[in-house]
Amino acid sequence: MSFADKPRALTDLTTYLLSQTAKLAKRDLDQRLSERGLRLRHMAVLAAVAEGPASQLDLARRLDMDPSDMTATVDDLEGSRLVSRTVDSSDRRRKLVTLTRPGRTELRRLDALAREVAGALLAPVPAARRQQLHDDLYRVLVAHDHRDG
Amino acid sequence: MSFADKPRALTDLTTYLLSQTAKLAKRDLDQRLSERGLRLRHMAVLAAVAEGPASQLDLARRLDMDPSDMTATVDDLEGSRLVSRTVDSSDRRRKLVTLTRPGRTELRRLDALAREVAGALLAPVPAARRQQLHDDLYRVLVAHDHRDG
DNA sequence: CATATTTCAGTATCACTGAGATCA
DNA sequence: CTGATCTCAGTGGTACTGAAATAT
Repeated sequence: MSFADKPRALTDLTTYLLSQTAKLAKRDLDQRLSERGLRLRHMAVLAAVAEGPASQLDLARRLDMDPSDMTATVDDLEGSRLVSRTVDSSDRRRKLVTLTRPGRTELRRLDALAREVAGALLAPVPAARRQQLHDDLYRVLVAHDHRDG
Repeated sequence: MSFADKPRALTDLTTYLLSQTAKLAKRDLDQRLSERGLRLRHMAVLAAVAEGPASQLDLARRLDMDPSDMTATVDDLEGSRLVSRTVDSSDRRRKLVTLTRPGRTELRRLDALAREVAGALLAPVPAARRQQLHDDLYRVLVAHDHRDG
């Protein structure tokens, strides 16, 4: 079977193409990340704290994750010593999540993996348009953010 | 918070932008489809059988769904009389799924909904580039299909 | 008092596995 | 006997809700 067999009513919808492409990307990347015992959300949190310590709620907002799911994610990362969790002394409700040195090393590995997967997936798109694709998606996300959150 | 707060390590990855955009699209569309008591996979199946009757396995292949999940999906659609399920007389293992007249009407409604959602989501992308975005995603999916299935 | 943050318990959806039943 | 198709039961991951505990 080829993708051309797919119903026009679906392939005419850019949103359907988006969800299918994302599904493939997620499948490919999850496959590779599982070699390292991690999932996409672990990588997302590592990438976020790489820019500086942050509270769990702040991380959840920035990554569009549910705060209640952040707990277990940070638990995992803390368990493998990739981040540390400390009480914020200026507001003791908050737990500051900080990237450890091994965490930074691991993030570099994951980033290389992710770039590999992205490169393979987007290879069919002419190089000149790959940047446009990137910019257009970024534009959509920024606009959506300004609308509701 | 704005999208610009997101970690560069993630926003630099087109695959991350893809998954985030798809997440938004799915959230928006699911919201609208739930008004009609349906989900994305129901719409996908309706769209597929709009091109002619097909066996469940064939539908699963074309829609990149698991065959074991197709059963319940077709159950739902058959329950609301949007499709009918008949045994293929030339191969009695197969169940041919056929779009009913009410099913075709419903699909037209869903398609209008989906176009509305897609239009709103992609509004920030200049019109000239929207078609390119569409084509590029299509290209990625076709290529991926040729690779493994 | 109200609000913010973390945590936990529970629900729903989804993607997938494995096995059984039926038929070619 | 084999292989294909449909079905069902169960698993694990994800997304979300609601509420408790603690602190501002």
